[in-house]
Amino acid sequence: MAAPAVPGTLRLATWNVNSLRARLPRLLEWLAQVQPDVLCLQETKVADAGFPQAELEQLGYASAAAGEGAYNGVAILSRVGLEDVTRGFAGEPGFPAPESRAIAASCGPVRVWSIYAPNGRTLEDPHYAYKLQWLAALAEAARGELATGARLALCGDFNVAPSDEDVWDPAQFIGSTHVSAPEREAIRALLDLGLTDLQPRALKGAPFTYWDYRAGMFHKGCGMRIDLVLLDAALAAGVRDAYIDRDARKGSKPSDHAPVVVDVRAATVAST
DNA sequence: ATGTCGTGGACGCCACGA
Repeated sequence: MAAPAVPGTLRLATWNVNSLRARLPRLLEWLAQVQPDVLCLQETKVADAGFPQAELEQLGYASAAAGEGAYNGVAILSRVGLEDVTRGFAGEPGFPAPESRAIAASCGPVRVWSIYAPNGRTLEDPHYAYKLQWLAALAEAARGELATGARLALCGDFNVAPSDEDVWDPAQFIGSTHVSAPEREAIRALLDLGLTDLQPRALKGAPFTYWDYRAGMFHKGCGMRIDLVLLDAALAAGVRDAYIDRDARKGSKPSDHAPVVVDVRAATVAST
C-alpha cells in the first residue's frame, strides 16, 4: 500500500496520466494517499484554460501547466514552492509547430522539469527524426541548466527504454521505436552530462512503468520502462528510496503508465 | 498479439495518436 514519505525527505514523482480530465478522480485519490511534494504530469491533454487548478489547490498543490488540448500537455504540481516557470526550451524543435512537451519550475531548491518526448511512431516516420532532434535539443537545454549549479531533476515520459532490461521481451522490439540505438544514444547523451537514470524498485514483477492497454499486456507483465527520473549527482546521492507505484496501473480507468516515486533526503536538497 | 483507451468531429461512428 502506498504511503506518505517518511519525515525528512522530499518526495518527487512523475506520472503520464493519459488525459488529466479522464484521470482526475484517480489523480486526486493518489495525491491524498501518496502525498508527493512535487509531481510532474505528462499527456494532460488539456488546454491551460481547462486545467483543474482549483481541485488541486484544495489538496494543497500549486500548479503550472503547458497544454494545447487533445494531444501532449505537461504540468508540475508542488506543495513546496513553484517559481520561475518556463514552458518549452531554447532550440526546441516542432512538428512542425512547437508542441506542449516541456515545462520547468523551481520547487524549493530543486529545478524540476516535466517532459514528454515525441513517440517516434516508426523508424521510417518523420516523427522519429523529430524525436531524435527533440531529445538532442533537450540535452543542450539540460547542459545549460546544469551549468547553473542548481539541483536538477528531469522527469517524465522519454519514450525510450534505455536498455534491453527495460522491455519485457527485447526480441519483440527489433525494428521498433523506443529501443533503437539512436534513441538509446540520445538518452546516453543526457547521462553523459552528469545525470543519473534512477532505477526505481518494482513492488511486484519487473520494474516497468508502462503497459499497453491492449491484449492484456499489464496482466501478462509485458511492459516497458520509459518513464525516467534523471537526477544530477548531488540529488542522486541523496535518494533514500524510489519505486514504481504499480497499483496505480490497476483498477478502474487507470492510465497506461504507472507513477515513479522518489524520496530524497531533505538535508541533501537543502545544502548548497 | 494493434485485441484498448482517449480525444474530437459531427453525430452514434469514425479518424487519429499512443
